[in-house]
Amino acid sequence: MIEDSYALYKSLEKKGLLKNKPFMWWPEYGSFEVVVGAILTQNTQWTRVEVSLENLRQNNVLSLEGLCEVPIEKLQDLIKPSGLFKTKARYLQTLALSIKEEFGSFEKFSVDVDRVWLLKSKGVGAETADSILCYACKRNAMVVDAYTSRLLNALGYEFGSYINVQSWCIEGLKPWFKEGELVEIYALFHGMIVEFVKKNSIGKKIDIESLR
DNA sequence: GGCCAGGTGTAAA
DNA sequence: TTTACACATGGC
Repeated sequence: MIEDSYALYKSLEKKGLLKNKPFMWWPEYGSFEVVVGAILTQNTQWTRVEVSLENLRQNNVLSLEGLCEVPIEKLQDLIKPSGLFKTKARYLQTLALSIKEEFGSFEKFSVDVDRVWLLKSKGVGAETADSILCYACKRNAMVVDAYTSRLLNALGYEFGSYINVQSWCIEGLKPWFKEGELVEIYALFHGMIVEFVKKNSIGKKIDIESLR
């Protein structure tokens, strides 16, 4: 029975879902590349993002400096594989330029940035902000996404908003871990949820039998 | 051929 | 404060 997020966490943990996955689940955890991926993955499948990231890498644009300097038309072209390319090109360059201006480097950014600052940037909503905080900046942040809502719905929960889903996830885990441990717990929890849903979906339905 | 994917901003009720 | 709609490619 899944009575809270801790029960879900422990249940997912037994399944070895993150075996053969990158450290902390998101590829290149703790790097600027994660910031780029977080924008590119909006309403798009990750396999499409990988193509774009490779394009950017090949053209030396997968860095703070590179993104600041690349002509916008070229940037659009390189990220075309992940869709919404005009919009995302604008979001990416705007974000890169403000990171450069406000923090100087990705390293400073990752230490000093906060959620409020991120949310002021166009194209960075709640999920993207938390993804950047959690997987790029190694901060204490629980990411909630379409997979999370779908899984919780399948388990019988109904949440109206992002913040409600997120609160449920956080509140159930908090009592069981030390503050410092939560950085990794949240990162892994979200990763396991995504992998579980991918693996156990049949069309729109999720088979939750194995969680009981 | 239509639907959807690791959302977000904007305009209108 | 909610709800609809545009943004866009590629896989199924």
